[in-house]
Amino acid sequence: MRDFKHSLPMELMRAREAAMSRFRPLLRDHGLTEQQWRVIRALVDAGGADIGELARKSCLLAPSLTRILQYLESESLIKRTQNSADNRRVIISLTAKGRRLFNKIAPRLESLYKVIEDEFGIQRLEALYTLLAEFYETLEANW
Amino acid sequence: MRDFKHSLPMELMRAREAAMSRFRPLLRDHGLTEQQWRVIRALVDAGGADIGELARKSCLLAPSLTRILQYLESESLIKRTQNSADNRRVIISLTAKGRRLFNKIAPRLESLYKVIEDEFGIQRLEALYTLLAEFYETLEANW
DNA sequence: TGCCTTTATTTAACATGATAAGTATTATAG
DNA sequence: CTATAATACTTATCATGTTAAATAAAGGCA
Repeated sequence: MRDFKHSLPMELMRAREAAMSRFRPLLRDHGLTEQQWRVIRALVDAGGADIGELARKSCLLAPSLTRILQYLESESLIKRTQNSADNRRVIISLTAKGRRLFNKIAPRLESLYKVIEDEFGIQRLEALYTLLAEFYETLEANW
Repeated sequence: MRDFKHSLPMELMRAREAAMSRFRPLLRDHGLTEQQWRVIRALVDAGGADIGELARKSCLLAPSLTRILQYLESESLIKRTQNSADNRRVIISLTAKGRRLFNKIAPRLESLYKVIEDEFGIQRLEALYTLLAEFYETLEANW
């Protein structure tokens, strides 16, 4: 059997954790978990989305997203709008407070990201992005 | 700001999930979560380890590992031995039952892994491994 | 020896991950 | 139309992730 070290899911996880451990403290200082941040960022990107779309964009399972949205709404960071055409759907969007929080955090995260870019090199980082995207596409396509 | 799609932690997560979604059903059929499997696999690799070592090898935080070991012990898949030289340390090792379970699952997981190898190509997979390891090393070193 | 610090592990508390089941609404076949 | 299936979310349950604090044993030092 392959060496235990040579386990792809583990390597992906370790790399991710190495990066997240640099971002997480900043988010925590603003009272956010990484998942809550993913939702906020997806909403900035989409400018309003139903929950299914939001789940895909933020890579969260629907039950997790349900709980996260309950919290974010209780903090007045997001708001819900009923879709008149389909009453099953709920449209989520950021409040002004949510947008302000995003604007406060985003540039600082970007700075941390640039440090990683400098350390690892943009070329190699791009190569990594490409391989990851190809890997994902390959596995999704053949499934 | 960078496109939301271009978030490294997200890409790492998506790639990992694409792979895990192929392995998870098999583990589930044998009543194991992926984390429980990581512990068992780390024990096969190490042949007995204290909890700190096990946490590093299986990429689990100590509190998670504590709970997982309680479950695995209740299922008689692992056993604890006190370290006489240091009574704080507990040595964990697989039981015969644990080893049998590993031997049953490992080859089937290996088959699933080979499918991915064929789909994505060994060269590209090796390139991905290399980049991931370098990325991890770079970020750990400069921290 | 007695006190203090460090190390190994567990416990606690809250958030999320994963699967299955429930609820409400919309689409569709007959 | 109406029974039925599909869709969009939510709830429930159990396992893990994350951080802080507690516990207990080992080490270092006056």
